[in-house]
Amino acid sequence: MKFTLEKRSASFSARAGTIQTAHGIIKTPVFMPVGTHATVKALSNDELEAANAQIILGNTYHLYLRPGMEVMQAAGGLHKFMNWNKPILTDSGGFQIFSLAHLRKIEGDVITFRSHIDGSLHRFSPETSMEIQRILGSDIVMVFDECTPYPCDHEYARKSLQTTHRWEKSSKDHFQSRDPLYGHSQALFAIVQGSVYEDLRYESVKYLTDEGFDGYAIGGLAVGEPKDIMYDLTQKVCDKLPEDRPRYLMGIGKPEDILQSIARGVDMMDCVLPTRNARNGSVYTWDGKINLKNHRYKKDFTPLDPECGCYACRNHSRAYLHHLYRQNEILGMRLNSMHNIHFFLELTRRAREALMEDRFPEFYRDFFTRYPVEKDHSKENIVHRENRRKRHIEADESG
RNA sequence: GGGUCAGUGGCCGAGUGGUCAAUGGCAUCAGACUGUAAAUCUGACGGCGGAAGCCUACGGUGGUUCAAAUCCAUCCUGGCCCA
Repeated sequence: MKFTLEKRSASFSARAGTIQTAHGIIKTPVFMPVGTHATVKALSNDELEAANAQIILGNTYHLYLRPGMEVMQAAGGLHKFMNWNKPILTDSGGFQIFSLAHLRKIEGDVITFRSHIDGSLHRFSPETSMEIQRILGSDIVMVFDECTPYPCDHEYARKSLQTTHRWEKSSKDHFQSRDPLYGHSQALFAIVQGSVYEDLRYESVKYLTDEGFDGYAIGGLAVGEPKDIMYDLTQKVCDKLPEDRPRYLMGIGKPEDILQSIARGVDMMDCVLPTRNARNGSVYTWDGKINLKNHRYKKDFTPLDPECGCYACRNHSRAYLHHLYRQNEILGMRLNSMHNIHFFLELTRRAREALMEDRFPEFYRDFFTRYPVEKDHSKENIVHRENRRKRHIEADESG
């Protein structure tokens, strides 16, 4: 893998570059659609390519459980399995340790996990995660980490960071001790943790850059902390990261977060929001998010976004999409997903274009002049997440 | 004509003397969703009021009772059975 820095904004930390991988070049800044189960939900590869997707994500934990490694190995890796011939980045399963916390037990460097599907016991370690990602054959492999929750006191964050660093070192050692399985090279990215604590974040950057990785991710953000903290830490961490390596802000975000992150020096982002919200009836436009299920769209025969060139906008009206959503028709979810993915990719594409043409500040300003930034729901989201978790547990217990 | 069962808020449906403006579900109206246990979750949902509260409501009417969606009488409407 090779990262080339092509352009730097004069007044922002934003930058444009390219990442050469075994499956092609990625132009950054880039948004990466999430395809947890070897599918970007509701979209075919053709549709992803029509939206100009350059790279997609897969998930170690989920693909390990289903379809399982035997299948993946027999298929010849994730690219062949899903017939996606462009770059793939796989998450290490670290996020699932956080989001499925009640099903796990951490003992030293081994995590005992109960499958959320059938309750079966599994043992995970940095080594396991690397082996799985070798079998998946992703172009970019993520180290195994712990994503700290929020709120999280300094002492917990410090201990968690120690563990995470140890795991990252083991990940690297194990990764380097094995060869790729399918004849193409794989890159390994580290993940900066440290919760909301500046000192820990700096310590993490220092440790990981001393160790040396192909790229650096920022993890553990957008887990419920206030927005200003998230933006501030993104800026501070990016400022300390080496210029000649790609930076990946994990799990971010809303359109405004994506642009704010790019402005702070982030090259790569991913988020489930465009696909999940599409299925739940929310779509994004240059004038803000719209909730398609609202009564006001019942007779709105304009496209979602008149400027958008996606299939849904070229062919259908808000009224039609409103109808499909309310009928719970599967096409509605597909069209909304096509649109949202197109929008997120177009946002990063335009940001890159502006950077290359030395007009990023204008682009940034124009975007925020027009796009109404959503209220910060970070506090409620903690409660929501907790409620949902409880419901899942109750559902498990009742059968 | 006789018998019998039933009529509950926009719909379906629980409740069978007070804790009932009345469980649920659907529909409706909003909101949320950030490395996907997510085609999911949350809230509102008779009227007026900021609230305490007041008013109107469980087919109609009239009763019993301190108190009725719930008991009694009668009428109306519908299902089923018998003639």
